[in-house]
Amino acid sequence: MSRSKRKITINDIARLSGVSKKTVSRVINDSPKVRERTREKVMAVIEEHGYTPDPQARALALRRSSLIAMVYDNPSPQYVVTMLRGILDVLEGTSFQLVMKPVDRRSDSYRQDVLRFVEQQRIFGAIMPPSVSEDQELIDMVAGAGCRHVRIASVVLDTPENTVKTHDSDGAAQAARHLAELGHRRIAHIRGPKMFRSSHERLRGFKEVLVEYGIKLDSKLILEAGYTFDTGAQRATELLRMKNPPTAIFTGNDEMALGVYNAAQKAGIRIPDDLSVVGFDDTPIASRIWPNLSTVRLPIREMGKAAAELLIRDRQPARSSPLPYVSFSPSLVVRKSTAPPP
Amino acid sequence: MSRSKRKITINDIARLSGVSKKTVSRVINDSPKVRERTREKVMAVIEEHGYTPDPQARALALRRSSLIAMVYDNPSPQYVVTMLRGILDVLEGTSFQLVMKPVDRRSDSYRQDVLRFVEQQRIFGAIMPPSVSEDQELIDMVAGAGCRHVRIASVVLDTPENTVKTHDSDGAAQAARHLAELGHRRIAHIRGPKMFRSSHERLRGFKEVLVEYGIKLDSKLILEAGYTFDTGAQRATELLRMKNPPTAIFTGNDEMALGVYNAAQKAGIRIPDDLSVVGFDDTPIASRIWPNLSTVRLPIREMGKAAAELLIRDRQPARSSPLPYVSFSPSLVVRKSTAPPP
DNA sequence: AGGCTAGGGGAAACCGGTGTCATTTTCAAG
DNA sequence: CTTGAAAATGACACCGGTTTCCCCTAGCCT
Repeated sequence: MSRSKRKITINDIARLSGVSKKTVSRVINDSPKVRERTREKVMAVIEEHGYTPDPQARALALRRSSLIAMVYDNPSPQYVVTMLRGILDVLEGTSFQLVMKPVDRRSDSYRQDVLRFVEQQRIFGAIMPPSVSEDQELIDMVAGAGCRHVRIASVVLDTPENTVKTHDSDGAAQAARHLAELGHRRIAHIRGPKMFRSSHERLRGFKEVLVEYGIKLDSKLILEAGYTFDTGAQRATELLRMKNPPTAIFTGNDEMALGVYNAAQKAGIRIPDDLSVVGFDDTPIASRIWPNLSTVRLPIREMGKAAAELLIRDRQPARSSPLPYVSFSPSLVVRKSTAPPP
Repeated sequence: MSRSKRKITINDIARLSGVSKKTVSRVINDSPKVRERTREKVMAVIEEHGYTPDPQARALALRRSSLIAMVYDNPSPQYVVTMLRGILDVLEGTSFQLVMKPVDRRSDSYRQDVLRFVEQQRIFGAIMPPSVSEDQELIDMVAGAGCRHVRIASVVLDTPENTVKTHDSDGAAQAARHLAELGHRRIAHIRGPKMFRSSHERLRGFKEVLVEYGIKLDSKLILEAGYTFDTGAQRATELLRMKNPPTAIFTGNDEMALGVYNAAQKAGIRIPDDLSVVGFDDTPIASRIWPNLSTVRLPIREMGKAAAELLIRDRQPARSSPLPYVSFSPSLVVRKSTAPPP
């Protein structure tokens, strides 16, 4: 193979196949108005020389780059990397590339910052996992800049389009149902911060199951924490000190479940013998810690795939699958942290 | 602020400040051959309209994009995300963007794949953490394509340039010394796979300390595992079943240390009372698990920063700091998994 | 005062694609 | 064999920068 120093361009292809560069352009863009004979002739030359159009030049002409941005605000590293894999599963082989844009929603300039970024780089599309996906104002700004977007969200947001939904309430319901089936009746829930939609959804699913099993809701058993280890441990300590403590705790994420482990350890309470625990997320720690944590797993990689396909669907030559999914269900992973109540 | 629909270009600036576009180009590129008076005039117009040059156009003209790639093969998500933060700390405010390129070194087409990617996208520079950084052939290919690179590595590699070094052996030495100081004399080491340079470095630091404390090397106490939870647990089980088991185990990473926890748990051996454990990496799990794991922490974010600065140093207007660092030392984090031998 | 040198500045081409619109080809109908 | 309209193709400008090369001007020397 002759790897000459200069990259081969559309002009070379045009010259070599005896057509104008515009026709070559039509061929590589699958324009319908090219005669079959011509197309084949041009394609042959393209194949022969392994030509691929220059993304930069194309970006300039189209006033739109082939960059896809992942805009996120501090989800767990596991989440970020897994979703990234899913996205790249789809982008692989296309000319799209993934650029990372971590943001801090607490900063008040963050929307401006994202907007500048998107305009400056002429980003093709943005993928936004929670909690960025919940910022409707940002979404509007980004869309206004002519940048596509797909949101990952646990609920239907203000505008239902461009969203990959995760049925968080269902996941929570599976967790709660598992505990109820084991015979637990005093089940506590340590929920995440009210500012995250996911925490509402998970709480909702939890409550539904209580109703389903005719368990009376005890508001003292539903505490709010910050989705962190420390706050989780704190709330757990409070729960375990109650005169009539719960026999099971379902937490809004794994991080807080580990806090529960910690509190239980300190209080000399054994898991699962004295206390059952279920988390949410299936982080790697869940299967490393002892006893292995039962938890709810989200198909994050699949969600990333779906998001990417949604984003590029009408740009790239239609892929085989007809993009059937927009909604994903979590699954309960039962491990060793749950048992019948003592 | 007047956000007109059309973006302002170099032509607008040239017209408005009464000079040619080439002169504007000179100004934005800090060319020395512009009279001070002219520069100020042009800068004023640029400021007034908040003009920034279009990255795509510039990329086309320069035949070099402003994309920095992170090429990695499956380090821990924590590692990836933390390094990414460090890199973006530096890239923030520049026109550089970070694109992700996960690879699989076991695939035999992976070098070709990376090369195509780098050529196609005209990547400005690549940052390669271990173990990709250890693939000299890939490095050569990438460099040959006119793409800069910086490697993150635990040792001096074949070519010492463009490398951010981490003193892994020193970290291991700190860990071993801590155990020796506590009085341990039968100290085992579960090392990582021989194919990773880091595992050699860590072993080396470990051995140095044994010599330092006059502890005779017992080859049965040095086992190789796969840097994974399962293999770590396996080796630990073997160690604990010895007729004269070690009183302390230093593992090549945290993941394997968790395996040790698991094995100890199953064998009814208490940490740290019966067995001390030290890991390497300071993953989030280390401070979540019970008892908290003593481990060695790498300044990953700082390393990411250094790598990025190294990469773009002579392109961007010199930043304040004179890039003093190329080598980083880990630090031992003492937690609850270590105690004097029983 | 005239001539020389060097640096500031500009016109035009170029990077590698796409859009517009005119022109040529093709082919069915007359 | 025309004719005409639709289909296919091409010429050329343009996207927004940089590079090449040449000209102009100012300052210095003789």
